Amino acid sequence: MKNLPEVPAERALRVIGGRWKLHVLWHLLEHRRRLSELQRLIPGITQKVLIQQLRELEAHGVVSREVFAEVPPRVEYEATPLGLTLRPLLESLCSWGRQHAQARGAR
Amino acid sequence: MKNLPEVPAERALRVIGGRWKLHVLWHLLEHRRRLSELQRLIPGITQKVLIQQLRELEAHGVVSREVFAEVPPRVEYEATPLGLTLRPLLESLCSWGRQHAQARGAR
DNA sequence: CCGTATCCTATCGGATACTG
DNA sequence: CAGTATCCGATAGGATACGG
Repeated sequence: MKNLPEVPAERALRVIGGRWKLHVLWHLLEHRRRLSELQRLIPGITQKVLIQQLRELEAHGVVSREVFAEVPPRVEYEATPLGLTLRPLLESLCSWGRQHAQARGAR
Repeated sequence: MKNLPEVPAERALRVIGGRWKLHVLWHLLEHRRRLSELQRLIPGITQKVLIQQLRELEAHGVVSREVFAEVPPRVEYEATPLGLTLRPLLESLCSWGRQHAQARGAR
């Protein structure tokens, strides 16, 4: 898998910058969740893409994956300690986005 | 030009999420600059792409463009008031990226 | 339930050449 | 100096089908 940029801000963007990563992170920052749960919580995402996004978040150290040897199979994802540090950043993004929408409407 | 997402955090990412936008913004947050100046400050970017990125930043209301009727032509770009509000966000990104690099090395 | 394998499309951004 | 016009390759991600 390709390495992250060295410029810090770009690295941050690369980690959170996928099509659905904010959604995934948001839900995992609340608490650990199963795959099927995430898929239900994020309407419009396909299973394949959801797993892709999770794998990337995992590769970047912000999400971890735990497999339970059960029948039927159960897999849970959760934010790592490093992942948890994203919360204030996501909140800043959110608040800036709101401010922008306020200032510019739908554009 | 396509409208921004309504989910605030995604909207923010869309505005700053181009390949060179962080670089461009960074330089324009210092002070207004000419096109040629930006191109010199951002090695590796082509003129076409630089202009593309600037046009998008303009369309999203964070950068403005001023043309001076001179010979040779002079055009200057600067951060709008809305664009200036990005500074703390960019700093947060930068600091999280550093923290991430610290925790994970080159990965 | 969870995951992989194909296939396919749209979009982005890089290379290059040309114009007022 | 600033900008436009083409062309083009890489890639992200969506649709769908199948497998443990």
